[in-house]
Amino acid sequence: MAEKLTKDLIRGNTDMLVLNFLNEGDSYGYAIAKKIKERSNEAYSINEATLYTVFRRLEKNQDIEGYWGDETQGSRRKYYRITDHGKSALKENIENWNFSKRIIDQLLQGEE
Amino acid sequence: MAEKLTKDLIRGNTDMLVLNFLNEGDSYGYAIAKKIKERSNEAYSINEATLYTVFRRLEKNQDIEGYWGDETQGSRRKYYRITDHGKSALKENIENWNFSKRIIDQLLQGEE
DNA sequence: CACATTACTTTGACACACAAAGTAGTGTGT
DNA sequence: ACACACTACTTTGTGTGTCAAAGTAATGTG
Repeated sequence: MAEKLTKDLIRGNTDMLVLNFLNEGDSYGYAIAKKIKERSNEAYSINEATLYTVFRRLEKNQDIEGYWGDETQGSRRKYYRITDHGKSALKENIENWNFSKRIIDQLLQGEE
Repeated sequence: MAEKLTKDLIRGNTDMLVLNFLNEGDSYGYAIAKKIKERSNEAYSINEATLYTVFRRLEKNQDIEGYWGDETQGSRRKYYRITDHGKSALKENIENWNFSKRIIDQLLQGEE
């Protein structure tokens, strides 16, 4: 039985992951989805609907800004860039993630 | 700004945490809730409704078995014991958790 | 010209965590 | 005697995030 990254375990981390990718440079949905799959060694594929939900959530929260690319060929792409607000949100998300990991591991350990 | 263990980050881990406590010995709802709070240094308090939802889910899945304690005083307590099925579920949960941590951290890193 | 691939979007379902409120017994203070 | 705090379990209803499925549309390939 192989280990799994279930949807309940990924929950609450998708925003952080997307922000983290955009922090490396502007990108668009399809590319991010592919990168996530690659960089996780196929362990996790973000669902398209989830990804676009994340974009909408982050955009609403002014963590990212979207703009249409001027593709001369291929399908049109909607790029996103991370804002300063998004950068500090990313930082906070990572801190929360590290904190949560520690607490959960502590609860599993037994010792305080 | 203090770090937080949000409900979305705890999601999917509650079953594992409860199983882990029951693996240390039979216990009941209220006591587990208190222990979780203590052992996390007040960082996380499981909501009562959540806890009883977890019990029902685990019981349905035959990971735990409930029985009424014979309190001669105080409120009646419903104890739970972990089953063999529950023990292997716990093991699996912990493996998934460790795996997920690794994948998410890998996604945050950049390097594969 | 059918099919794969890139690329974005909408709709609806589902599971989990939780807030709020309720029931009920015991212990403590005044 | 009565209010209040605490232990202890339960039910109901709500919100959010993820996802499956399906759709639109353009380009590239055998």
